Amino acid sequence: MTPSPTPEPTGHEHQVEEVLELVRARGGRVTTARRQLLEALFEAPPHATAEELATAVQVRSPDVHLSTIYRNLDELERLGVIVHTHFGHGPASYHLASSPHGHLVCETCGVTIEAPEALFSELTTLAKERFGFVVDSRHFAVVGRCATCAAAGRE
Amino acid sequence: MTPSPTPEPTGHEHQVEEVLELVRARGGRVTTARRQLLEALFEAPPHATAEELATAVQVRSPDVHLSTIYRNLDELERLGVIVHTHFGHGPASYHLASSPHGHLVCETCGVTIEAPEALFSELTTLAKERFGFVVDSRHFAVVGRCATCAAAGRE
DNA sequence: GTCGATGCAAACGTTTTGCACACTG
DNA sequence: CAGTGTGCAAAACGTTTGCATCGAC
Repeated sequence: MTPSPTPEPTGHEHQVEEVLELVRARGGRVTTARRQLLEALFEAPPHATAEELATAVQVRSPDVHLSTIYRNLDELERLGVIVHTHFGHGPASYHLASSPHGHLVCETCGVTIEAPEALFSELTTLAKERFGFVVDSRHFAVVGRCATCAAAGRE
Repeated sequence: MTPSPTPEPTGHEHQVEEVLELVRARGGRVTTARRQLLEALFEAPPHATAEELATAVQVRSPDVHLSTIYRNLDELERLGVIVHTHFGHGPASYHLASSPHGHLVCETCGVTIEAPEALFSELTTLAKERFGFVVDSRHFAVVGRCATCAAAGRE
């Protein structure tokens, strides 16, 4: 495990470089922290928190600071690469903007289910028709009780 | 303006007393702070924040502390009297549990629209059918862009 | 060399908690 | 008088910011 600044292949180099190209085009610079955060985002499970991403990055680059993660997450969100969502309480979750979908979050056990667009189509249509409101289906969570907790009658 | 513990009539005494009955039944005690918070909840616009409710209560009882408000809001939520929602960032909003409805929150200007149940019926049904997930329609916010901001093309 | 990005520490806004005292029932 | 509720101060939590330095281009 060499401490080289160029990390081992992870199978996402291509996508990472594509985003870095965007960053460069904006006058941004390609730094180690930025590249590694991107890799963490592609590797990590969806819905990673800033803290989790920081930990993942720090495995290879222990000096990358949490505030750098936040700053880069902001930047990537401005570029439209990622999106963040607030699930009930606790920290926000970040995930890639591709494959838009909403989330069903269990208030009791905290599990989150990725909900296909289809679930929201009616809501999206009605909100537009009745209120002129454009729903951002990638950026919200529907709260309730998952099958397990509902069955157990847990509060 | 007498500093009497019994406040002036507000037109909600009946509902307030009803809830206080619940509190008593649970072994809880009826305090000034508790009664006044309840009145604030019935009088206030829906979606009041803890801070706003504290301010409202403090008009009559300046010594009621914000932490007392939070503790009582928790209690009332446990009793099922109120519900809270997180609209994007910022503080949570509290409102009475009666008249269930979701919210459309504009990411750009922050305006919140009360959405009738009807908008969510399809979502509720599908979530139940496909995932066994019971949506809590009183406790969530759908994020997006309101008509005005969408038209203005504001980000 | 320029200017954007970083590490660090410190501030921020919201909410929670520990404690001694006050009040309800 | 028992035990719940309160005021207060301080901590906790996730996130943002100011600043001096570092590093990409």
